[in-house]
Amino acid sequence: MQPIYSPTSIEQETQKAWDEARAFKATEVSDKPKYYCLSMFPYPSGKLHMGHVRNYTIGDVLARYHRMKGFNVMQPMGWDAFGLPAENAAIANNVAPAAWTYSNIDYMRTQLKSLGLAVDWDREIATCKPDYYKWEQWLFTKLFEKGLIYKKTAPVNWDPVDNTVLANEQVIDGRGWRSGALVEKRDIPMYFMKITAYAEELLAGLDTLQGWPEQVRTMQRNWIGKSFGAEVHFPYESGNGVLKVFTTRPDTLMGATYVAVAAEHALATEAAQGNAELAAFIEECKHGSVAEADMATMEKKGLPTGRFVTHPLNGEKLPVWVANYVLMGYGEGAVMAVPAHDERDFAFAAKYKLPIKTVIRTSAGDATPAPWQDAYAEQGVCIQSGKYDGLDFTQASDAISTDLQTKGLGAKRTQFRLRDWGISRQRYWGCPIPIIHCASCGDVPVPEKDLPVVLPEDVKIDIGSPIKKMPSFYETSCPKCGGKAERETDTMDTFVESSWYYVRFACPDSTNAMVDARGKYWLPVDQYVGGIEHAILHLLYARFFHKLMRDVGLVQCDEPFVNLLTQGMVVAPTFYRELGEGKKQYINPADVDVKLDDKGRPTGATLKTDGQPVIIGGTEKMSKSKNNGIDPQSLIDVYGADTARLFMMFAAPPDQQLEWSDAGVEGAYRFLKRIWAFACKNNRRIAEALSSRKLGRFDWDGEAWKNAAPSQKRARYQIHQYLQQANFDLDRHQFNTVVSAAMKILNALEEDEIVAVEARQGYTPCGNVHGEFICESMSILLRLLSPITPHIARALWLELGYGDDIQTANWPKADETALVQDEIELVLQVNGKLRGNMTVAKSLPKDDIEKLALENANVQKFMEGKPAKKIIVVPGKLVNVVV
RNA sequence: GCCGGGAUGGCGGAACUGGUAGACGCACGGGACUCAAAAUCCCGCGCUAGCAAUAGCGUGGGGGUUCGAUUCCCCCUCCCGGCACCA
Repeated sequence: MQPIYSPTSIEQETQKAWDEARAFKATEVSDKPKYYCLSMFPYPSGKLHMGHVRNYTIGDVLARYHRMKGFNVMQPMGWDAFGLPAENAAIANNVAPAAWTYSNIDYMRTQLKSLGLAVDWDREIATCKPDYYKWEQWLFTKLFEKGLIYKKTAPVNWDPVDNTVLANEQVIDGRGWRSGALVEKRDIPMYFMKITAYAEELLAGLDTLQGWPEQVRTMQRNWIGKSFGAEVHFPYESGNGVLKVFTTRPDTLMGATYVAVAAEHALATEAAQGNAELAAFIEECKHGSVAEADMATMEKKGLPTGRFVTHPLNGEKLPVWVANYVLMGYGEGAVMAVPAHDERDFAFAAKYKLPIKTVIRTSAGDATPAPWQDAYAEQGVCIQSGKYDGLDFTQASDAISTDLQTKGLGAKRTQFRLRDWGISRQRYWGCPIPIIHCASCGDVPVPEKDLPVVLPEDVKIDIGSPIKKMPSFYETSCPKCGGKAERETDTMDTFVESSWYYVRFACPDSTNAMVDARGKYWLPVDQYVGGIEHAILHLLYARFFHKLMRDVGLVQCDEPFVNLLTQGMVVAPTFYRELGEGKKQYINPADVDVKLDDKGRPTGATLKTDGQPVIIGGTEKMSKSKNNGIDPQSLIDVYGADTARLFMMFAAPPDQQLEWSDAGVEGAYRFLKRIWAFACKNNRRIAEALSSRKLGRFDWDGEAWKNAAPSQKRARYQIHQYLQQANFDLDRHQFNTVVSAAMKILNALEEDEIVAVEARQGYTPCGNVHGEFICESMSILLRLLSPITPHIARALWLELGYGDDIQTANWPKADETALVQDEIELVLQVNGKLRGNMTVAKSLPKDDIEKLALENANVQKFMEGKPAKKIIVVPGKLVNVVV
C-alpha cells in the first residue's frame, strides 16, 4: 500500500477500471427497482464551470448512493447544444457554430469524465444532431396538425440598424448591444404552442409533486396565475361594438372612472389616426424592451384617446386612455380603472386628474383620500354602489356578474396569467421549424418521410441568420400541391430541445420512434437535479411537453420528474480597481493576496503581480463580467476529483449558495490524506480481523464484545450514532452534514488509538476486539464516503481487503444494539436559562428526576430560596424549574 | 414593480417536530517536531467584564406568543434568484 495519498494515479486507475468493466452501463433487464437520476444537461459553452461541477457531483452522489442501496440506476449525460452563444462565438472567432459546439463538447466530455461520474456514456446525446431534432420536428408536425401549434404576431426587440431581432439580454439600457441603436418593438409572425390549453392540468399537477421543493411549486402556481373574476364589456359610445376587459374585482365595477388600453390595442391605433399627439405617444411606447420587469418599473404614462365607452351598469360615460402599463399580452389588452381601490390606477388618476370614486368600505374607512394606503385595496362591503350597497366581496361579485350576464355585457370568468409559448426564433443555430409555406396551400407541415429538415452546418456567420439567405435551404416544393414553395427559416426556441431530452435518454439510439418501449421502463425521472434559476420556465415547459407527449401516446405517466433538487449558485469574492468614470477593472481572486489581521479578519488586498492594493468587492455569482470565476480544471489537476467533490458537498447544503474558498479545498484534501494515513496505519489490524472471520461476521452480541472496555462500547456507540445521523441527512439531501459525520467518525477513530491501549490492558479476553472495531468502523466510513469520493473509497476498499468493489457492497445501517444507552444526560434550567446538567438512569421516573433536579446545588443557587412554581420535564432532554 | 428565497462567530455552516446556540471545517493565535521552511501533531478560539471561578449579552432590526424562540406570528431593512428571446 502506498504510504502517501496520490489522487492522480488513484483516480486514473479507478476510472480506467470502471471503463473496462462498463460499470455504469444501464440496462432494462434487472430484478432491482429502477432509479433514473438526471442532472440538467450542460450547454457546451467551452469548459466546465463550478456550477456544473456542483450540479453533477450532487447528481452523482444520489446515483451512487441509490446504486449501493440496491437500485438499477441510470444516469445519463448529454448536451443542450443549440443556442445563442455559439453564434456570438462564431462572429468573434470566425468559426462555424457547429464546429465550435462540437469541439467544446469534446473538451467538456473529457472534463466530465475526469470527475469520475457514474454516467452511462453510451446514452450521450447532443440536441444539435439531426437524429435528435428529427423527433422534435416530428412532434411539431403532429402538434401542428392537432391545432396545438398556431401562428400569430407578437412583439420582438428589433434593432433598426443591424436589422435583426435581439434577445432580451442583448438589449442594454434600451439599445442594441452591438449597434447601440435604440431598440424598438416590432410585431412579427411566430408559431405558438398552446400551453394555456394545459393551464388547469399544469396547475393541478403541482399538488401531486410531493417530491418537489415547496418554493418551486409556489412559483409555478403563481406563474400560471389562475384568477377568478369577470369579463366586463363596455359598449363604445359610438354604438359599434364593445371594449372587453377582465377584472378580478367585479365588486368595484361601480367605482370604475375610466378605462385604459395598451398602445397596441386596435382602439388606440384607430384613435391615433388624425391625432398626432396620440400617434407620437404610441410610437414612444414602441421603444424600450418587451421584458415585463422593465414594463413594471417604468414611469406610468398615458394619453386620452378622445373616445368614450359606456359603463355597463350605470350608463356613465367613461373616457378611454392609452396607458403604457397595460400589457397587450395579458387578458384583453385593456383594463377598467378603479382608482379608489387599485394602487396603480390611483397613481395614474392622481397624475392625470381623473376622478376617484370610493365604493368599498375598508379598514381605512369610507373614503380614499390621498396618499394611497394599502388598506384601500382590501375586500370589504360595497358603499355608494346603488343596489349593491351592503354586499361583501363574494356577494357583490356574484350579483354584478349576474347582472352583466343578463344584459349580455359580461360574465364570470377565470383568467390565467400564463401565456402561450412563442417558439419561433429568427436565429440560425437552432432546430429548423418543419413548415413549408405555399402560396396556395398555406402553412404545410413537412411530411414524416421528409424529416429531418437538416440545418446546414457549414456556414459563415455575420449579422442575421445565414439560412435566411440560402436558397438551397429554403427553396422547395409544396408537399401538398407540388408547386413552388418556401421553407420556414426560423428555428425553435432552445427550450424546446431541453423540454424532452430526458425522454430520449431512455432510448437514445431509437430510429423508429421518438421514444420506444424502453421509455416505459425508465420514465418518469426519479430524481432531477439542477439550478434554481430553472424553477419556472424550463421546468414548466418540460412538464407541458410531457403532457403533450402523453397525449400522442409516447409516454404513460402524467409528470416527468418525481423528485426535484434545486441547487444554489456558486459564488466567490470579487476584487477590482477603479478606472474612473464609474468603470471597474475586475481582478480574478487567484491573482490577489488578501491581508489579514491577527484575528483573521481581512484588512486589505493586493495584486500579486504588482503588490499594489485592490478593492475588496462583494461576494457574487461566479461570472465572466465580475472575473471571479475559478476554473474547476485547475482544482482537479492539483487536488483530484475526490477533493473537488468533497469540498462541493461539504461547503454548503445543496440548495443554498456555495461560497468558493481555496482554504476550504485544502481542508477537504487534508481530510482525505488523513483517511489514507489512518488506513495505512491500520492495514494489518483490519486484514487480521477480516481473515479471522471464518464463519462470517464478527458477533457483536457475543462474549468477546460483552467483556470489552466501557470506553470501547462508548466508541462504537459514537460511530453508529454518526452513521445514523448520516443516513438521516442523506435521505433529506443534506450532504454537508453527511461529510461532517464522516469527519466525526475519523476523529473518533483517531482518538480511539489512545483508548485502545487502555482497553487491551484490562478488559479484552479476546485480543482482537479492537481490530474488529476498527475494521467495522472503517468499512462504515468508506461506504459512507464512496458516493461522494468514489475513487479513494474504492481504492482503500480494495487495499484493505474488504472486497472486489465497494459499489456492490451493501449500504451501511446503524446497529440498533450499539445505540442502546443505559444513562442519559439531562439539561437543568431555571426559568428557561441553562444552569447545569445531570446524568441519570434512562429508566428513572419523572418524580425522581424532579427531585434530583431540585437537589442540584446550582439549581438551588439560582432559585434563590423561592419555591418552584412549576417543573417542566422533557423526557430524555431537560428539566426546567420555574420560580 | 410582481413572484420566490435568504440573513447565525473573523468565514462556510450545524442545531431533526419550540428544549444545552455555534457541531464539523476553514482562518487566526500559542506550542511540539525541524538548522530552517513546508507537511504533520497538540492546545486555545462568539462578544464584554474578570487572574480565575463565573456572570451578563448574543442567531439582520423592532414587537408579540411561550416556562422556554435561530425555530411560531406581525411589521421593517438589506441581499439573492425569476419575470416569458441567456441557458
